[in-house]
Amino acid sequence: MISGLSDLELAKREPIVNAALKEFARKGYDEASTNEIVREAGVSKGLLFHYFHSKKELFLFLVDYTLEIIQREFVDLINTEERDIFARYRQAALLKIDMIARHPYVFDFIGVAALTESAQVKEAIQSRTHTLLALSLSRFFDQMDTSRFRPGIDVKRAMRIIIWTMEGYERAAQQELQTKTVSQLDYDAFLADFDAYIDVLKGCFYQ
Amino acid sequence: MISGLSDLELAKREPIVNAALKEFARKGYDEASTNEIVREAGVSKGLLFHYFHSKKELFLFLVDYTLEIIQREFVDLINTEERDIFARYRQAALLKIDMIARHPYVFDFIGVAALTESAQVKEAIQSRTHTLLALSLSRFFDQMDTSRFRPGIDVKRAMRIIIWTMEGYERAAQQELQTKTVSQLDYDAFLADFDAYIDVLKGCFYQ
DNA sequence: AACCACATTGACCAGACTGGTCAATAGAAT
DNA sequence: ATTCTATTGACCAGTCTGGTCAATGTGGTT
Repeated sequence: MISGLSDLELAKREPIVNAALKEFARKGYDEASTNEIVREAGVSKGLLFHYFHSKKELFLFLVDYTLEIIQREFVDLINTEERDIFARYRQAALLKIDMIARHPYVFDFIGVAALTESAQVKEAIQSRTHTLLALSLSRFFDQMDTSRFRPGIDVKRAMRIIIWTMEGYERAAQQELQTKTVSQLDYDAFLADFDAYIDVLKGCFYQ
Repeated sequence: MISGLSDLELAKREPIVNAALKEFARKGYDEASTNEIVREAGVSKGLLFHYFHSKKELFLFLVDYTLEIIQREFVDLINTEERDIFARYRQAALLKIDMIARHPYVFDFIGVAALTESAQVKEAIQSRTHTLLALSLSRFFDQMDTSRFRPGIDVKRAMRIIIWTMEGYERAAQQELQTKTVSQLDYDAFLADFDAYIDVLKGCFYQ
C-alpha cells in the first residue's frame, strides 16, 4: 500500500495518476503541465492540488507508485531460479509486454524520471530509483548459464545481440500495442512470432 | 547550395543553425524556444529574426539543410552495388556514426521533424521528408543478397535480428560519443569491436 | 428540514516565458 | 566624416505557469 492510502482514496486519484503518468512520460518534469494533466484527467485544477499539494509531490508520488507496480507485477514475478538465458528473457519480455498493455506509461515514466536533470526533483529521485534499478538489473544479468553456448562463440557479444534483439522486438511490440487493442487472438500469434525469434537465436548460439 | 546562400552567409548563420538543431531535436517544434536558441548560440534575439524571419522559416530551413547534408554525406556515399547484407550494413553504420560525430543533431532533428504533429509545419515537412526517406529506405532494403544464408535459416527474422543488432550498436556508440571526444585511437578499437559483432552474426547465419 | 463534513469546482493570481519588433549602436569601408 | 550593414537588447502583447481559495455540490446523520 502506497503512503497508507485506502483503496477508495487510490481509486479516486486514478484518473489524475494516469493522466500525470502520461504527461510526465512524454515531457519530463519541467515541461509537463499541470493544466494539461487536469484537462486529460477531466477534473478541476483544484482537485489535483487538493490531493497532491504540489507538482513535485505529485511527481514523487508517481515514482513510488510506479516502482511499486514494477516491483509487484514485474520484478517479483521473475523466476530467478531459471538460469537459461533464453528462458529467462522470454519470461521477462512477456511479463514486460503484459505490463505495458496494462500500464502503458509506467516504464516510460520511470525511465524519464530516473534520467531527469531537473534540479527540483533530481536528488529525491535518484535515491529511490537507484536501489531498485541497480539491484534488479544486476540480479537479472548475473549467474546466467552460458554452458549451452556453442564452443568458440563470443559469449559477451552473443549476449548483447540477444539483448538488442529483445529490445528491438519490445519496441516493435510496443508500437503495435499503441495502435491495436489487445485481444487473445493477437496474443497467441504474437507469442508464436516471438518464440520463432528465440528459435532463430538458439539455432545461432546453442549447440 | 541551400537557398542560394553564399558560403559567408552560411558561416555566419552556423552558430544559430547548430543551436537551433539541438533545441528542435530535443524539444520538437512547438516546445522549442527561440530564446534558448539565441542563448545557446551566443547571439542576440534580433539577429536570429534578421536571418530567419520567423520560427517556422528557421525550422523549414533546417529541414532542407539537414536533408541536404544527409543526402550528400550519407545517402550518396552508400554503395548500392554491394548486395551482401553485412557489407552493406557495415558501410551504412560506419557512415552514420561518422556523421553523428560531425553533425550530432542532424539525424535526431530530421527524425523529430518527420514525426512532428505541430499543425504549423506538419504539411510543409511531410512533402519534403517523404521523398528522401521513403525512397532511400526502400532502396536500402531492396535487392539484398540472401543466397549466402545457411539453408533452413528463417531469413526474414534473421534480417530483423541483424537490423536490431545494428540499431543497438548504434545507440551504444552514440551514447559513448556524447561523453568522449573523437580520437583516431578510439576509432580503430571501435571498428574492431564493431567487426567482431559482424563476425558473430556471420557465424550465425552464413554457411 | 437543518446541519455537517467533505469532494469538487473554476475564476483568479503574480510571475515567467512566448515569438517577434525596432530604434539604437557598433564597426568596417570609403 | 559619412555611409553602409551587422548586431544588439529593451520592449511588446499575449499565453501559459504552478498554485490559491471562496464558493458550490453532495451524501449522510440527526
